Amino acid sequence: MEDQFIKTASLIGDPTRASILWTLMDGRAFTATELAVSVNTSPQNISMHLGKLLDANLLCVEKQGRHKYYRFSNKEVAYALEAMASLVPKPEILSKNKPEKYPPIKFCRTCYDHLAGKIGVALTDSLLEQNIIKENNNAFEISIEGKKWFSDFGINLEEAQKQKRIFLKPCLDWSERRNHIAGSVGTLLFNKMKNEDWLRKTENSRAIIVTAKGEKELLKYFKIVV
Amino acid sequence: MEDQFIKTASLIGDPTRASILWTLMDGRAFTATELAVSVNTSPQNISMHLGKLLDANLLCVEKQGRHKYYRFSNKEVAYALEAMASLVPKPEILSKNKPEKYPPIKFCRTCYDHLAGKIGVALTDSLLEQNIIKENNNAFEISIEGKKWFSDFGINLEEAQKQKRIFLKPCLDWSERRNHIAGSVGTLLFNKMKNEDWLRKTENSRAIIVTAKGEKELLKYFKIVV
DNA sequence: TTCATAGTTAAGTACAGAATGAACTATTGC
DNA sequence: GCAATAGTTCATTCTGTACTTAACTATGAA
Repeated sequence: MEDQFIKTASLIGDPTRASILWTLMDGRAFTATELAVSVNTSPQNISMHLGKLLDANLLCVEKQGRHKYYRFSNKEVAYALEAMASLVPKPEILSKNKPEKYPPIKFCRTCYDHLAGKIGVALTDSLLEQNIIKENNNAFEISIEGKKWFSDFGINLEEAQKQKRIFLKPCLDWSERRNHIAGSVGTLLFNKMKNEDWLRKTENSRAIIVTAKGEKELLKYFKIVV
Repeated sequence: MEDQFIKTASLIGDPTRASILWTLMDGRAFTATELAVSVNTSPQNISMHLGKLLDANLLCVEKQGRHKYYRFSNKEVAYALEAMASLVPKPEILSKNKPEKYPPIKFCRTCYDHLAGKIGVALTDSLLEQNIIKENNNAFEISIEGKKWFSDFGINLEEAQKQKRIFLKPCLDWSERRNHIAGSVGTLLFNKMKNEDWLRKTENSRAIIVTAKGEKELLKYFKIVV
């Protein structure tokens, strides 16, 4: 087991591969060329690295025409990378000239396609407190009041329920070590907030920006102080 | 953030350092020389690597006379490494000639000084089911029946309660993604089982072996089928 | 058919950074 | 005091493996 662990660690530990994995951390699938651009290296080199990541079963591929889409082969990969990201030394320790707060990714970020980080957990807490959702042996369900709330909020639950993907489930947050909402409900909430310009995605990062409008609305709807 | 992540990943990814971290994963503190032996390299080299791990705040040191004891600086490190270990390709995939089961570390292992893995979680479930312990917003407490049970089982809770360390708390298991018992109660349970020869520690690994006796007793006391 | 784009494979090179060797400080024990 | 052990520092060497150059296959569009 030890040498297997070491192999996996070195696999992830190469700068170029770590950068590939970082890029893939927002849950989307990328083509080899896109990754080459994102990571700033040659196609041959990317091909070599992707091959190694595939061999170790960290990534999987889907062929579409002449494109190949790479993504994580399972969620454990994303979890492990998040856990590693949480080890990044905090800016305070790193350099005393830049007394920054927590890195933004820890504060507010996406986990695949739903909100994670502090905001994700606070949102979930608020929904639980307002009895919009209920927890029941490690599963979430929407209450009767909750159904009304979602439709008032402008989210069509019936539509979501028809989808094949999981409707609603708890997802463990790495930095907060607390549950937050995943599944299509999680995605719908996130998309709604994005469309209403409460939140904005940043380029090439999983960090999310809370707009001035978002700050107000999050306080109003969820009593979240940003 | 990305380059910070990459730095951390490369830090962990070096074979020698990965081996150091692996050794430290059972939660004990090791001296530099012990680590040099365990990792099979020179004292100078270990010193260099330990220095880097200290700089990144993954490890911390305690000086005791002319010895220096190294250990993880926080539990996030252990969590991240466990999460990485869970990415190790399963033997079935790795080689078709050795159709082994899960690596033993995932099955039964220690997390710092208490039981983790499948057994750790099953044990906790059983204690909850038997109303020996109760869960209350992410905290465990011992019931009145539970107090009797522990004393029957041969564990002196009063003694443990006097200690400075945390008495009882849930600890999240990486492979199972479920809570299990930590704190001094967790340690006492583990030590008791070790002393009664239900379980045995393996050399240089965090894996735990369940003895034939252990198999019987775990079934009897906790209805755990090994 | 031909050109362009997407991606792979193979051989050779380059270099970051790990390991080594030698000389050092610090603490313990006799 | 001195010897032995624990650990560090720095200059030098060495080596694994990432990256490059070049030639290749596969798919799609004109």
